[in-house]
Amino acid sequence: MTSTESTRHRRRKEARPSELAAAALALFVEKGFAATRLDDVAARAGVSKGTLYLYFDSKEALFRAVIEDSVLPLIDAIEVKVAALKDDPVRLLRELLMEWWERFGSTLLGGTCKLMIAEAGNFPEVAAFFNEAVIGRWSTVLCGVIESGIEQGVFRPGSVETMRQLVFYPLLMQSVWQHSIAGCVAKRPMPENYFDTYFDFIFRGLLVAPEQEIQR
Amino acid sequence: MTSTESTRHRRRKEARPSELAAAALALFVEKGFAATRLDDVAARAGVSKGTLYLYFDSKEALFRAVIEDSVLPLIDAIEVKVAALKDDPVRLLRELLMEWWERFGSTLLGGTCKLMIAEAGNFPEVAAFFNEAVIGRWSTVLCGVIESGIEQGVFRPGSVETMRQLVFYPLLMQSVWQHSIAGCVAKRPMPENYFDTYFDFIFRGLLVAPEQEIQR
DNA sequence: GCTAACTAACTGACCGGCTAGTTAGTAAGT
DNA sequence: ACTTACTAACTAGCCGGTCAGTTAGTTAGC
Repeated sequence: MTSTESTRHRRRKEARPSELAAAALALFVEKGFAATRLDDVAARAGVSKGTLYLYFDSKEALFRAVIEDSVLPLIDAIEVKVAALKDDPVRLLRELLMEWWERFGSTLLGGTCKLMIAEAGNFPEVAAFFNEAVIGRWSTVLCGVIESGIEQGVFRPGSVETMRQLVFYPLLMQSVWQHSIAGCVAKRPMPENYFDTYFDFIFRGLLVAPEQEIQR
Repeated sequence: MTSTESTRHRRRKEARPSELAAAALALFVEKGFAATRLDDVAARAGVSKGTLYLYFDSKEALFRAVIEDSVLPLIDAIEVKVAALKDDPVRLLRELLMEWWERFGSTLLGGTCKLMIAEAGNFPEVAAFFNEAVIGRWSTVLCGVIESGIEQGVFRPGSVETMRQLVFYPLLMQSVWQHSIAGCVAKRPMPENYFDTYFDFIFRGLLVAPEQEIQR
């Protein structure tokens, strides 16, 4: 037995579920739910399809597990961060959005958004769960920051929900894009100063007095 | 033969392809490519699956046809409009975005974006075509308007491509959203004054002198 | 320490259902 | 009557899910 297949045939009950989930995440994101074969998932995790069924009841259960436990820890981490920086909405919003991008949007996890968008029609219950447990919590965080900015007189008053979308959707769309069509065409990378332009733009929309806040 | 099936068994060579394409569009948008059965497409168009194969060579050919000829006419129409309003970038951009929303984003056609996002990985050539023939042309139109605004000294200078994304992605994401997760949850409708907030926000990001332009 | 009896993680051949694609036949229109 | 749009029954093969059997690892007895 060579070293490269040292894990094959080995009994490793602890590691299997997460390895299978990781393999499934990658393939679901790449191909979508229906087009992903469980044989391929198992093969990518270095086991047989039978083993997969020792840990997951069905393809749909695997899907749920992938969505649930790949994403939830991230949301937990972000909610913690908010508590730390309460008084400075501008800086908090900026750091929150950058953190979302770095830890979620720009990684494989961003693909889960594309995946849910694509499969919501076929898995309404999973979509509802995702909507509540991920999107809802993240939206609440963002809205909270925006609202506190308004209350402090730093942001202009207005529909908080709409402002949340205007602030977040460019980033979300960027992530979704990277995980779909961007892979099929000669891609121009994100412009060097994308985030400068992005933050400049949204803070002009948000701030009461953009000129004095923005340049520092 | 009842009146409701009067078209059944009737020979209507002219009408079939577009009826089949319309049926396919609706089902593809709802279920995705892989999960849509051709029997269902044919049934929805009031014919049998065999008839479908008289007009389309394969499921993938049907997919291509749906994407291609449901979307291209719209882009044509929009490109014409731009020529008419050249001198007023603010009004032109506003009307362009509203028109995109009314004729595309808020209709079934908006679902094609979600569909392409979902299936790009499985149909790279179709995605490349869509990217060039639809996204590319539409982006060029938007970038042209923004650029002319900058040249006229009305919009602030900056990365045109990034500005295009910041302006358009909220609307695009809204459309994608409506065609996926929104259908699975108790949906709050779009806020009454969504577009007021939206235009206010993006023009603050774009304009050199927002205060004097915006209120009229 | 060595082996034998035991446990359970893992395998892969198999089955059944489902659906893309085919074709022999039917009937509408002329 | 002849053409051809259309139908419906069919086939082929793929894939989710199963299970009888295999083998890695563990414990007990000597």
